[in-house]
Formats: sequence, C-alpha cells, structure tokens
Amino acid sequence: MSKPSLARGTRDFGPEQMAKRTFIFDTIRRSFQRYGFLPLETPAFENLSVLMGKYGEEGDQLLFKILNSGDFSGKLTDADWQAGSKPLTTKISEKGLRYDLTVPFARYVVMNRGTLAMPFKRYQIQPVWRADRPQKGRYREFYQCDADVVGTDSLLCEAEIVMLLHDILPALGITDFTVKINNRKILTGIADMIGAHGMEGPLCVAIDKLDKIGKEKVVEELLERGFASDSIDKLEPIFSLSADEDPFTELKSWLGESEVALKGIQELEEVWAMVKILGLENAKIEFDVTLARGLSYYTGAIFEVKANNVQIGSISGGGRYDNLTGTFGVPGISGVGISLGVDRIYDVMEELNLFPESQKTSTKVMISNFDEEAFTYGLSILPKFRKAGINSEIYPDSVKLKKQLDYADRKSIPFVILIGSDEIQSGLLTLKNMKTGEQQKLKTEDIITLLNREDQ
RNA sequence: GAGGUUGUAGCUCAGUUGGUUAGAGCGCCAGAUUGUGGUUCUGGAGGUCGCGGGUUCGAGACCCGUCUCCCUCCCCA
Repeated sequence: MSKPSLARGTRDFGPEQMAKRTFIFDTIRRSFQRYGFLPLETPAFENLSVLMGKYGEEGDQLLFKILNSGDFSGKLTDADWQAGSKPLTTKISEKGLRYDLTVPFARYVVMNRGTLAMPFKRYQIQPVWRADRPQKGRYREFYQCDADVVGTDSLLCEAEIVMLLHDILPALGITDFTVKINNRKILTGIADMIGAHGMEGPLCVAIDKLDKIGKEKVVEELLERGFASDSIDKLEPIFSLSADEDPFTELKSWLGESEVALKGIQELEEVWAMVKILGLENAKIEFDVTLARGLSYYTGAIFEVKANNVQIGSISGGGRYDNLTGTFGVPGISGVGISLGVDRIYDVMEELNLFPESQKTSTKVMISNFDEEAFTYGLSILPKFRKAGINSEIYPDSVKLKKQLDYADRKSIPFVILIGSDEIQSGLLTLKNMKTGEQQKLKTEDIITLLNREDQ
C-alpha cells in the first residue's frame, strides 16, 4: 500500500525526546508527592455518559468518540438515519476517549467514596485526547499532569496549588512565568451587575482580548455578542482597573452590591494571605479579572499559568469546582485542582534551551566482538558488569572493529572493552576511553571498580 | 467548525513561461586502513515529485478533489 503516516495531531517520542520527557514527568511527580498527593490511573476511554455535558458545548464537540464494536449499524432503522447526525451518533457510539483527567477523577471519587480518606488528594499523569485542530503547542493527543484535592472547601488548597506551581516550574528551569488567578464568582457578579445575568461566558471571551485588540474592539465585540450598550458602559471600571495598586479594594467598591462577587474577592484575598504565611518568596501571582477559562465546571478560583517570552498558550490551568460529583449523583463534594501540560512545557523548555545536558541513560560499556573465541569470552564476563549495576552490552556480530566503535560512538557509549587472543591469554582486557582515546590493560574486576567510580 | 499556507531522496531544500534520463548539501553504505570511532579522500545506493482524477503530443510544474504540515479565528494544556 502507501507509506505509513502518523494520525493527525499525534507524535512519536524517540529515545532523545523520551529522556527529556521523563525528566519533566519525574520532576512533576516528585513535587506532587512532596505535597501529599497519591497516584491514580483511570482508563483511556469512558462511557460517553460520563464525559458528555461536562465541558460545555465546545468540549462535547471535541470528544473523540469510539464506534460501537460489532454490527453497529445493523440495528438502525430508516428513522434513525433520517433523525440527523446527533441522535444517530448516540446510537452508534457509547464510549469516548478521555478529554481531561478531572472528570474521570470525579467519577472515580463517586464510585469509591466509601473507601477514600477525605479530603482525598490524588495526582494523575496520563494522556488525554481532543479532536481539536492541531497548531503550535496544540496536539490531539497530549499528556496532562493533574493534582486535585476533593472533600474540603478550605482555601488552603488554592494556596497550595500556587505553592506547588512555584515549586515545579523553577525545578524545570522555567523561572519566568506568571500564575494568573481569578474567581468565577467575581465574573458572575460582574455579569449580574451590568444586567446580563448568566452571560459571563461570552463576556469574558471578549474582555480577555483587551490587551490584544484594545478597548474599542472589545466594545464592538460585546455589541455583536448581544450586550446592551448601557450594560457595556457599566463595564468601564474593568477597563481602567490597574493591577498594581490593590485591585481588590477597587473591585469591592465597584461590586459592593453583589454578594457573590464580594465572596469571590474575599476568597482570593484569603488565598493571597495564606500564600504569604506559607512564605512564598518571589511570588509570580497576578490577579486578572479577564481570566475566564471555558471549562464549564469551575465555580470558584480559576488559575492559568503562562510562560513569559515564549509564543505558546498556557502551560497549566485549573480551578475549583464545587459540584462536579453532583452530576454523578453525589452532591456536596468540593474539589480544586491544577493541570500541567507536559507537551507545552516541553516546547517551552526546548525553545528556551532549559533541558540539562546529559539526560541520556544509555550503555556505559560495550564489549567488542572480534571473533568467535573473543565473543564467547565476552559473553562470560558480560553478566559481571550487569550484576555490578553497570549498563553494558556486547556487540552481537563479529564485524570490523571500525564498525563496532562507530556504533559505540553514535550511541555515546563512553567505554569499550577490546578482547582478542592476547587479552584472553593474559586476562588483562583493553579498556578504551572513547572520549580521550586512551587505552589501558586491566582485569575485569578492576574495570568494574573503575566504571563504578566513574559514576560519582 | 471557518479561513490561509505547505508537501520533491533519511533530513534541509533547488527545480526557469509545461519539454528528453528530477538535482545539491548533509546523512547513509563501501573502500583507502584485514585489532581502533569522531578528520580527510574516493566510490556507491537511495525518489510511484503526498494521494486520486483531469487538461495536454508531453505534467514535479496547470485545473479539480482529497489527505497532511504549519498558521489565524474559536477554544484550550
């Protein structure tokens, strides 16, 4: 047939990339564990009833659906075919690939609530899938690293997420970043305030572009989106809101009549205060009224992390959701969490050249294969290296030394052991340092101690 | 879901207004050097020009469709 190709928006990760990705995963996992989060994994696919309706209309469209197995179309009637694609889809597809890690987590909590120690803190590092159109920093299969706490309303969780981010990102070398924070309650309050109850979604989408397209265009867009012009006039304070001098006080006087908004502001102030007590130095947190986030399940604080000086979307996002388990029949469990996008973090680190050098965990020593006798001898000593914890291999074919050394060179193997008749007779093997080209004759045991010493 | 753009050797790319057998650099393989890699020199292999159709005496080039890369919008990690 034709040449093979990758499915759109997917990638392979070769050995070199894997070394870098592993570095990211390990760093994140270590931080998660340091904050008391426990590991969890859930299936790649879920019943669509679990997934649908949790991410808003946009999200539902981006779900990868799995065709029912077997004769999925055999039972369909003419009426089904004519009913249109939406009802038809529900008949032929019952499962879908997970869209994020939060909803499957909520499902897990509901199903296991009797056995979990509440509040329950879990972390989860797995791929998710979205039928999005690929772009820079946007893939159809990508990894998320989530940490969530459920079963407590305490704003400590929000504060800890801030701490966690300030722990992980610098550990990866990303020091220039901004943690933007807002609160859905404030947005709700604003929408009420201007007489556009429940319209905070479209409102935020437009306001979010303020620094990009300017006030006039934003007003234009708001009109297009159906906001009354006297409503827009009432938004004036937002346009002039300054981040520098205590935005909360300004907001409070403006939104004083809105109970929800005041609650939201108060929550954020408390988070700020707690972060201060926790002793965060060099805090890179910033209040941003225009931060909205589309996922419809957030109800309290919302976060977004942006790496500065890099042309890429946010590398992390999250927030509090008061009633996610409510949709699964168990109300009253509040949760808050953060999700880090490994693939974007990778791109950021690549662009800023932040990966530490030698990430390779490759072979430490290779035994050459001169002829059959030497090969047999090599086979007898190879296990000694492995038992001593030294990554080692023997060249499988008895080809020219040139080729074998070339192989070692390409694989960046630092040492090669040359064995010929002389070496077999004397028991003194030739150890070649591939970097310096130096060679010395040593006993097997001495080579082992030498190589082990090298690691320190 | 809307719009724009790209696709030629393993990689990065040339290829004139349509004209014989499609090129370069790097990489790869072999030899120079039958027990020594990274340098150098010499030689060699490798392409259904994304895929399908059309126009033409003739298409890598023009037209239509389709897939893909990248980008903007939407949304997001």
